[in-house]
Amino acid sequence: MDKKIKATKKTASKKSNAFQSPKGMHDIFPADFVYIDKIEKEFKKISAAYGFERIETPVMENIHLFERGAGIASEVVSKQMFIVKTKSEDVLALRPEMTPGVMRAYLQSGASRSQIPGKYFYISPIFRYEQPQAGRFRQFNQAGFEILHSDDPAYDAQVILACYKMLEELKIKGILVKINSIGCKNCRPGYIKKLKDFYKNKTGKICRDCSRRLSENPLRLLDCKEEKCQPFKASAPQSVDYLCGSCKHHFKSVLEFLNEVTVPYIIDSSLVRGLDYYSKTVFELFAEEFAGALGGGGRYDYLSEAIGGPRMAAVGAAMGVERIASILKEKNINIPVKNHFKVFLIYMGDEAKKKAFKIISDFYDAGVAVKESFSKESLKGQLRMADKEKVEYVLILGQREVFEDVIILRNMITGNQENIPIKKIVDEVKRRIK
RNA sequence: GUGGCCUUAGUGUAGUGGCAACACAACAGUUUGUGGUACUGUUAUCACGGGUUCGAAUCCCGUAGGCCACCCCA
Repeated sequence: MDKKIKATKKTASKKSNAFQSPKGMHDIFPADFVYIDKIEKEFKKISAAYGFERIETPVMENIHLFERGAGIASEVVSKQMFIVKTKSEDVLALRPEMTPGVMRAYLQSGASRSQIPGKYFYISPIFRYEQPQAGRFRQFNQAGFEILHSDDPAYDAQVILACYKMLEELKIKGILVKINSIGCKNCRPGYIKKLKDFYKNKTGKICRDCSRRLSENPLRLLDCKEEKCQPFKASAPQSVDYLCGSCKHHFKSVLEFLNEVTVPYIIDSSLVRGLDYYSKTVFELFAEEFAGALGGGGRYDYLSEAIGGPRMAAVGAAMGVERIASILKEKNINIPVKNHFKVFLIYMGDEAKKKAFKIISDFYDAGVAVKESFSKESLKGQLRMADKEKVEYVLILGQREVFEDVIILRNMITGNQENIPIKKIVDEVKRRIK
């Protein structure tokens, strides 16, 4: 038996190169959950305050849901999906974003007929096949809000406000919302045509990427960071100027709501976002402590139709849990770690160990958590462990005590010890730790 | 998908072709059943696989992972 344990230990202590976690996918250990838990807590608090309820959908969906939702041309769908073929030849994809799944669930369940608007939040793993780097992973968690079945601009603003509040509550500095409107079915084509016309006679002067964008995804022309394209970007037509009456009114209204709550925003005419289903409002959230976006979202009034549902307006946003966690970690924010163990039980010898096992169970039944160290046999080793745990009381059970049916109660601060009958020990400890 | 840098004990690092080192952590011990401090000891196929060389952590090639810049975004 001992031999076996030793052998296992040896293997475990050796660095095993047989397996690593898959590229861009990470294990989360207790030390990191300090930050994740903190984020979840704030996120749930804000969700409750603004009336969002939790939803979870399957990690995989039929691949067509994403293709029709986000659009085949979008980066996320065309290049970044993990695809799974089932034995029955169904093709599923690990979700590269939550929104289509949430919309699908809302439609499928019939909630779209009784809960209007549907306000949901989620904290869920997302999968994208990408080249990983800091703050960019193949599996990561998004915390997001969705408001389904309403076209009211107040909800665009509320989603942005909820994201902003969350970052603010977490004491993240320099939060800035970049916002834009990309119009609707009626006015966007007209704008895109204007944009194309503007760039058409400049094909020789713009970078190669932009030439490609001109035909494939003209809105992206405005994101280009190439030096030679900057002058054109500056003078290019801006979507805001070509919005139809109703889009213009909607955008203006969103901004007015944001002004009411003093969310810091700037209008960024180059912000277009990659998913096909966006319409009208699009936005991203930034902070001074992180290079990329901490979150983003927008209105998606055409998604429902695109995936086979009725016409249904909606708006949503998602934030990167790991990105926020990395800021909290970087700042080394003091999150008090409660040492919830106040009592440590030490045993000596096999008889006492059995008895100790039972006593810990009695404490559990009485609602008191008792720490132990079953892998250490020496009194000294166990005491050291107890010290490290910073417990207030240590219970010591040896041969002698088992024989006499008592247990030693040691106060770790004063060093005082007394014998207590085993029958009374639970009550005695409960009384002292109050 | 493109290009660059990196990988040495659990962690952070030294070591530029000749005995793998330091700090912290962990574990064990410093005479019998009493913690914190101190001291001693233990802990590495130098990411993996090949090559060059009398000799490789060190030079070369490949692979994997990490990081960075594109791309894109959370």
